Parts: sequence; C-alpha cells; structure tokens
Amino acid sequence: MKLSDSLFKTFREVPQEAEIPSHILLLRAGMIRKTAAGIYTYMPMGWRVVRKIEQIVREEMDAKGAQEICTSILQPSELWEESGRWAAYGPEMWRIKDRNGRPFCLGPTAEEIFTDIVRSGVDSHRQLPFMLYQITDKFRDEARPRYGMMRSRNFIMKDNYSFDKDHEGMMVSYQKMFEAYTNVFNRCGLTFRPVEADNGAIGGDSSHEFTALCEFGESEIAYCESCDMAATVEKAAFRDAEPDTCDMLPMEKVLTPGTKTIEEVANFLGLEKSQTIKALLFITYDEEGNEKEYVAAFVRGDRELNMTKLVNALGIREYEIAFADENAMHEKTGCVGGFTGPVGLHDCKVVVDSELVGLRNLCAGACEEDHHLINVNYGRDYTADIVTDLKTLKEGDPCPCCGKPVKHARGVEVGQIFTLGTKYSVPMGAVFKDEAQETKPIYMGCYGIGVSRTFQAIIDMPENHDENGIIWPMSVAPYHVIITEMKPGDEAQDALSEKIYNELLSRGIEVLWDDRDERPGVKFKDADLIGIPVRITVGKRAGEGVVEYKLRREADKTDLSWEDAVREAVNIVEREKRG
RNA sequence: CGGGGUGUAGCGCAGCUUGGUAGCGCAACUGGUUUGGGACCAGUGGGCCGCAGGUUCAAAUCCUGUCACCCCGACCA
Repeated sequence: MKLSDSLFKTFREVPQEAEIPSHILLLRAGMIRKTAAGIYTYMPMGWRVVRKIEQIVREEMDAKGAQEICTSILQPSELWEESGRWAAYGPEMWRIKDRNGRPFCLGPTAEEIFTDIVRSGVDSHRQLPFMLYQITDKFRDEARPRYGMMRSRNFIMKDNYSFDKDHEGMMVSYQKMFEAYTNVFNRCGLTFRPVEADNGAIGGDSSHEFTALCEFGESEIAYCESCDMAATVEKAAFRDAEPDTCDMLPMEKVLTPGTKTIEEVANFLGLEKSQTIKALLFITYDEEGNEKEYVAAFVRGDRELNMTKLVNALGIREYEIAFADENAMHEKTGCVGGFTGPVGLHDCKVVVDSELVGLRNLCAGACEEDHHLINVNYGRDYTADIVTDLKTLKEGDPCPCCGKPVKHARGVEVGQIFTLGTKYSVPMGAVFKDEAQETKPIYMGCYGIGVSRTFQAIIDMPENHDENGIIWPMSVAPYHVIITEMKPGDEAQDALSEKIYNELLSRGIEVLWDDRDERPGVKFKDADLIGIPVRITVGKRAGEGVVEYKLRREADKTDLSWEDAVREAVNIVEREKRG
C-alpha cells in the first residue's frame, strides 16, 4: 500500500476524551474514531489489526476442531423467554421492535441461539461432541462505557460453545479451550494470566478469566508467586486463621460509649482488631424488587467482607441485595447501629464467616447502645444460618494454596471460559438419545474472547508502546514493513523504493510505502506512532543501493545494502509473524 | 442511577467574572525558501459559540430548560 493512495491521518495532540495510553494512541494514530459514547469506527489501519487478531483466533479454534458459523445479531425475544433471560438481563440489553411490534434484541451474547440451533440439529449421542463458534458484533448498553474499546457498547467478540454427552466430556472441551486461549493470547503478544473466576450463583463448576496484566485494567486479581494460585479477588479463597486452643471465658457486657467503629472499640478496650467481630447488615429483595429478608453478616474485625461470596452463599444475585437501613432494621431484629453483634439478634438470616467458628473470646456489639460483649464464642453464645468463607483476600494475606503472602495486580479481562452444564439445555430442551436410548440433556460450555478489547489491550502492555507511539507485535501489526522514502520524486529513491516494495510483496510481506510529499521528521514520527515493526529508510544513499534498516522496538539503525535489508526484513517477519 | 466536570473552526484551547462586530496554536489550502526526527516566511479559507426558550437596544457571555460527551462511584451474562 502506498500511503499517498490511502486515507491516512494522524493527530499530534492528545485527544481530550482519552486517558490511558492505548486509547490515546489508537486515536492519535488514526486507527479508530468515535461515533458515539462507547461506539467506534475502525479505520483502515486499525481494521487490519482486528482482522489479524480474528485470524489468530480462527486458527486456534479450528485447531481444536471448532467450526465457525455466523448467527444474526438480531435475536427474537422468544428464545430469551425460554431461558428466562429476557426478564433477567436488565437495561444492558438493547431491545428493539420490528414493524409489527415484535420484540427483538441486539445480541449481547448467543447462548440461546446456539442452543436453539443445536437442539434442532442433534438427536443422537453419535453426533456429540462438537464445538461451534462465531466472531461477531455484540451489543451491551453499558451503564458507563469507558476507556475507548475497553468497555464499549458495541464490540467484537468471538464466542463459542461446546456440546458434550456428559460432564466428563464437557471438561475435556473446557481443557481444549483453555489451551486454545493460552495460544491465542500468547500469539497476540499479551502478558496475561488465566485466573480462577466466579461464575455466579447459578453458573457451572469451572470458570477462568484470561487477564492481560496492565495497570489500567478494570479487574483486580490475586496471585501467588510461590505457587500457581491466581484468582479474581471475588473468587479467591481465603485461608482461615488457626483455631484458638484456649478455654472459653464467661461472656461479659461492657460499657463502650461512642465506639461505633471496629477501630474505636479495639482502641477503647485495648484489643487487636483481630479480636473483634464486625457486623454488616443487608436487606435482600425478591425478583419483583420487594423487600424479602434482613441479613446480618459477620467477619473478623480486621477482615473485609466479600460481597460476591455473600451473594453466592445466599443463592441470590448481586442486584438483589443492598445495605440495610439500621433504624428500620432495629424494630424487627434488635440490631443497633454501630453496636450490632450476633448475640441477641433475631428475625434475620445470620451468615458467619467460617474462621469465626474456631476463634475464642472475641468482642462483638451487644445490640445495645454504647455496649459491647467480650468473650463471645461461636456455638456457646450464638450460631448461624450459614457458615462459609466471606472474606476478601487482600494483598499480603496468606495464599490459600501455599500460605505465602499473595500479591494483587490489575488487568483487563480479554477472555473467559466457563462450563454451563445443563443450564440452557434443560430449559430449552437441547437433548439427545444416548446408547441406552435414554434422553439426556447436552452438557455445554461457553467461551468468549473480546477481540476489540484485545486489540486495545495489546497496546497497553508496557513493551508494546513508548513515548513515540505504538509498537505492534509482528503477529498483529497492520503492516510488517514500512518503507520511508525521504524524497519522493528523486529518481534514485523512487527506483529503489519501488524495487524494495515489489521484492517484499513478492515474498509475501505486507508493506506500507510512505511516498508522501512530507518532510522526513513527519514521516519518522508517523512511522513510530503507527508502530510498524520494521522500517526501511530510502534516502541519500539510494544511488549506491544502500538503505537504513531499523526495528521499531530497538533504538539502533544500520546501513545495509537494499538486498540485505530485504533479507533481514523477510527473516524477522517469517520468524515472528506467527506470534 | 448518584457526585463532579466540559461543550467556542478538523484537533487542542482562550474569551464568559464586568453583555457591545468571535480569537490563538496546530492542521488544511496557495506561493516561495527548505528537506534524515512533527521546518520557515507570506497569504487564504473555515464558526447557528451543543440545542431551545427567556432577560436586554444588544447574549458565546446573564437566567431557565434540555441534549451530548468525559471523569469518580454504583452496576457489569
């Protein structure tokens, strides 16, 4: 491609709407343009990158035996009614009507469609297992689009679904996808970690998120450098403190005026925060949004409650719970703001963190203004409706696997895989006849890659950008080589540039030829900004057949004969283009 | 959905307090001089000052409403 023939425009100034490096550079390099909040157009150079990523995804999916199809973005409401998600999905779903008033949505995902296709096409166990995938636009009307394509309202996602006879087969498919995803993200040049993820109250057994590590990411993960443990903070298990071995002392009520926080109580009584019990009060709602019941959760005073774990323990959804109004709750349950403890509480569901069971002689609120109880013990003084791990694993806490202090990191979730089991196949009737002629539900898994998010996340990797612009990995670069011709119109330079251009093209290299009538500085700046991995500069020494050869990611430049430069370029492209 | 902020030329911004003919830098276009890291000189074009209403002789500026966009939070199969 000659630059003089293309629509090519870069921007010198940082666009006011962008904050993080990847978003700034995509806009400055002219790879994307915003159409509306969270809605973008891919410009020629950016679209080439997206297509490269898609191609990598295709190759890895095909290698695992998945087949590509393409479903409509428009999906009828009936399918979603069947799975129960038409009501459950909420305002994030773009809903539209056809001319006859029939409701449709712009697909936010495609479990229902794939299940529908498969139920009408599968009858026998002999047809299983198989996997289908597609790479299409997905639509989610996000409450808050952010950071360009990191969280956009319309994005490109590869989604695929596995269909197996049983749980064991499903886990084989899951493992295949785990491998495929690892290959995809490695080839795209991402630094990432697969982390154990939460899959909600009614999800399947297994889920992993693939998180590209990056300080601008929206997800937070906990990981261990001593072992393989890595999980989202919502999911990360917590190793309980060792049970106390001392005797239970008699419980006592003490006056603790004005000590509403854990810190204040601990200071007042001269205790460690770990010798106290923290109370958190909630109210839950049913599906219609009516108040259902009060919930009191208790964790050790120095711990942090993990909402996801609480919600899972209660078997409800995140939006069906909220902090309770303590005054309103007092009437019914006897709680007292700032002085609530598990003893004396009534008419509410009590959820106790598992480690409290083994700890002795703790201090808790007395459910009475300005009073606390000391020497409170589980079993003797109070019990729970549910005992489970409710804690958030914080940086420095012991690793649940090996006990070493864990680390936290931020990242961008570029992919997620999870087992669905029969969540969709049972309600939607996706069944088959097994060897014994019995009708069984199909076991499904679903797997997603955010292609457009990956596109942006690649740039945010520290090694893939610098102060001058993007540094594309060869595998996804819009072009492999850029020929920077210093002085178009100069006979020797024109001739040599053309020779190199044709030579590279004939070797299957993707070449951009900057033949614009611009000053050298502008050309160098643009070449750096758009991040083409190899630059061949045709300048003063064109007459003797000498060019300058430079890699975008390295500082040194070398003068080479044009033949050597072509050879070097072909070598490095061949070596690196597969990722 | 709550809090904060911004809408003025393609991009980045000033002007608004205290109403009086809409400005600057970059980009674009023309001519010239330049030519290995975002050149210089001279000239040119380009605006419904987000939109609607109001106050006023007069509104980018003051008032009311509304829309859009950005940031923090809530939310996120």
